[in-house]
Amino acid sequence: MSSDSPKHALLTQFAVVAKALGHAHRLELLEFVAQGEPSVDALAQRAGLTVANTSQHLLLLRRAGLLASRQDGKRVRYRLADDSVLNLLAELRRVAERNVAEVQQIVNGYFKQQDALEPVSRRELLERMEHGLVTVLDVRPEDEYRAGHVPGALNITLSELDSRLTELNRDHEIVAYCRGAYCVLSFEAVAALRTRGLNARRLEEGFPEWRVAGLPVETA
Amino acid sequence: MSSDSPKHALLTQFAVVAKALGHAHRLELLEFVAQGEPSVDALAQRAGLTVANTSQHLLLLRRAGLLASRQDGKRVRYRLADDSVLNLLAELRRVAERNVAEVQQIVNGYFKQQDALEPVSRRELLERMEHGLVTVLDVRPEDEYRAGHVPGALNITLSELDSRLTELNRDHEIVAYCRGAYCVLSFEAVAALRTRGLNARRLEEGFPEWRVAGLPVETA
DNA sequence: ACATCATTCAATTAGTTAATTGAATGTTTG
DNA sequence: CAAACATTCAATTAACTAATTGAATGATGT
Repeated sequence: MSSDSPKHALLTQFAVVAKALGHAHRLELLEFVAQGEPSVDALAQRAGLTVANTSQHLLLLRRAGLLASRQDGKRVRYRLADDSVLNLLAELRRVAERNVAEVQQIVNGYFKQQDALEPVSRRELLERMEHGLVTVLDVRPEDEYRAGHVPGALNITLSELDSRLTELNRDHEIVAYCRGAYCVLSFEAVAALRTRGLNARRLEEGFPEWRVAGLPVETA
Repeated sequence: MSSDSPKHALLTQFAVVAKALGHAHRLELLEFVAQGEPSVDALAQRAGLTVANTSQHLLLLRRAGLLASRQDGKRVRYRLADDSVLNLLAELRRVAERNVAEVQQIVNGYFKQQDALEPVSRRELLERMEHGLVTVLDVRPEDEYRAGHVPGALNITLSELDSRLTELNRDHEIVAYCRGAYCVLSFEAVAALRTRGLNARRLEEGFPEWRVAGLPVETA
């Protein structure tokens, strides 16, 4: 009922962005991309999708303004278009956590149980790192670790955990992190470490959130 | 390639929320709902949709956890499920503004031109209201005004503007607002007032954002 | 209880999106 | 410049989403 061509044009564009987020595979791809600047085939492998299917989803995310890409040798590497994309994903999570019963059930039934203790906040971890009181554990795959990690963090994946247990200082608290709030790797690492008698907790969320908070990052 | 049933269940739920935002009609309905607690037929009229179609979109938004509803006499009134929904919409806007070329074109080509001056910030308006230096103008329809507005704001719609021009203090700056960042009503009101020689500016964003910022609200 | 009215449901049609396949493009390296 | 390789494109099929119609539900007031 109003004079609104430009408004509708905007709403249509906003809808394109939202639609791009409206598929579980694409949300998972965004989580993986947020760890660094992976190539299409690396993403396809990690997500368990065919390369062509992965490529289609990535192109759609790029057209929607959520991703950017560049040619790197014979590969194409994708990255987040902007750090605001992580804020958008965080808000999407928050709305779902607060208003979707199914999400509350999954979080309480699976993630809360795995980790009875409160996660360590970023501020708290940073402070304790400065006093050398803590061992930080990055449980992501090595390529994601190399693309950027919490300074001084050890990179030990779940499958290596038992063979490299001696590298962990038993007098320190261990703080483990991975890709984000619901990345299962750090939950499982903490559970494994506790059954082996170590004092372990999870970092709130994961590496991308650490980075956009402006906290120090190490690349190796 | 991992142990991730709960993670995929979460991503699927997050995708449901995002998908619900992925349609221009639904984004517009959310904007209207954010003004108060309208009934289905009021929303249908405002959006220019049939009642049945509006109802379907609203039910979908409710299933996704973005809206809630209650029976009020023979009508059903919808409201935002939670204030976090407004934050999610704000982030969606921000990502699109920063990363989608079409959005930048529309904003620069239409909205910037209409309003060469910077909008007034909420803080600034609040401060100047306390010193009585400003006339606040709510250009939304009367029912939205009644559901809540900036304290002391005059409610004058565009069509009434000329006949009620004497109610405006020509020694004051006029600050106009409507439904949100890209609600055209306040842009047009400011343009109209300026051609009539008044000193008018827009408030940044609109009433819902004022309310979730925790600023005072008047209901009449 | 009955008539009225707002909303929702059920069913249909049209249109859009997802996944897959194989061919095409474009970059690197010998 | 040719072979090797990563990604994208084009075309197909299957699945889902949008809008519409008319009937059904459920609340109100006489």
